[in-house]
Amino acid sequence: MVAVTRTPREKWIEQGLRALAVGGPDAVRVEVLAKRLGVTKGGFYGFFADREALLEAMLDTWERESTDEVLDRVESEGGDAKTKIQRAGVLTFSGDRLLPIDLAVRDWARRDEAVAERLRRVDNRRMELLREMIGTFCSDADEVEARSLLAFCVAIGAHFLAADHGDRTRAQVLARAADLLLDRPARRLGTAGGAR
Amino acid sequence: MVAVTRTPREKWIEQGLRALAVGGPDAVRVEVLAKRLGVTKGGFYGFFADREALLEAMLDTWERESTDEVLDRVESEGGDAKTKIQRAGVLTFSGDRLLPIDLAVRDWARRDEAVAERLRRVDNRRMELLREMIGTFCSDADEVEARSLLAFCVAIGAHFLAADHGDRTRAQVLARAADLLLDRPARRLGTAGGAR
DNA sequence: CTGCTTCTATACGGCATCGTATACATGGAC
DNA sequence: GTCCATGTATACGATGCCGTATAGAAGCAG
Repeated sequence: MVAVTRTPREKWIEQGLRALAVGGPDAVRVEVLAKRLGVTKGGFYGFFADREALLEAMLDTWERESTDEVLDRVESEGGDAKTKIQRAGVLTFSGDRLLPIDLAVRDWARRDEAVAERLRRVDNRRMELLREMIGTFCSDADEVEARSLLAFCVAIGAHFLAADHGDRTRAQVLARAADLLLDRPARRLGTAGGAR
Repeated sequence: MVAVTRTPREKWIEQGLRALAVGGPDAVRVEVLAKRLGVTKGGFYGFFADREALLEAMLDTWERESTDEVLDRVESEGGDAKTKIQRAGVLTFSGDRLLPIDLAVRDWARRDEAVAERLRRVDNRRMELLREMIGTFCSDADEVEARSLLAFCVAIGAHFLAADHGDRTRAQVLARAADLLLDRPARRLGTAGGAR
């Protein structure tokens, strides 16, 4: 037993996820990661059979971090439905770490069935939270599902959309959209055109 | 002037877009496209200075096809707001051609500012249509913007989302979501939980 | 100190791809 | 028929990356 692992498995995964976030799976190159870590690829093949194994390990890490860890925190910190949903959104889709990885994985899933399967697991857990929360103020199950899908789509789609909003900021428009989806229909959308 | 161009510029662009749609910009490799076209890369460099020039030309083609051509058809075929929006959606996001290219460009735009700029132009034109159509039944400008963003996000986001919906199909949930966004608020969302 | 384990550096062969150079084919122009 | 333009095939050197092999440093056990 010994030896200070200067570049342990986790470092490779971490750097791999960073590369994935920025340039997609094609940007995850063993020798490039090595250079960024200040070493050569010498040690890499001690931890991973090949590049493919690193990609798997990266996905394992991402899956764990974006479900268990996020959902645990959401539950433990309490609050009402809208608060919890927005906290889940903040934990997952803010910060420079999880968000870009999430987006990269989504694109990746379009061309890799195994990745799509993982994403399905992750997304289903997130949808479950949305349904539960939205179900607290909306009784029509079909509408709960529709609102949940809309909320999820906007959380993702906003980052893939490049449109401007004139005088408004994206954040302002998103806040209004959140009102439409996450406030009680009876109060919020009762009058045509809405009142603010 | 002469010569039957067996593999004209357009063929390279077309095949390039196909590769982009399936595998992202990294999958657009000159020699690979050549093989798919049944030729070698010999003629390629007569049309394009380099690989980069092909990518530019591909984006030019995509930009034109997904704005002018789609919007022309939407306008020329008439209908009410909901119909037009849905037709624009169908023209852009159905079929195997434009949709996967669109999604690939969105991911590409995350890491290439020039691509992001093109996407901004395209998305702004689409948003303009949404605003106009939704404005026909909703008078609050802030709400029009929010509904437009939601509609756009769901059109994109639905393709990046892997969640299931229990007994419902994705199409059913989307239809209900479209009702929420595109029907007059006064009639559609007047009662909590909605009635169907 | 010696030996062992654990990571690291270096060198290698192989493959895919780029962009260039050059010679071959083909079909009108004349 | 000859010439020329336009594509095309082929070959080349350069680069970047993969995965393997092998030897070197570095730290603890004894």
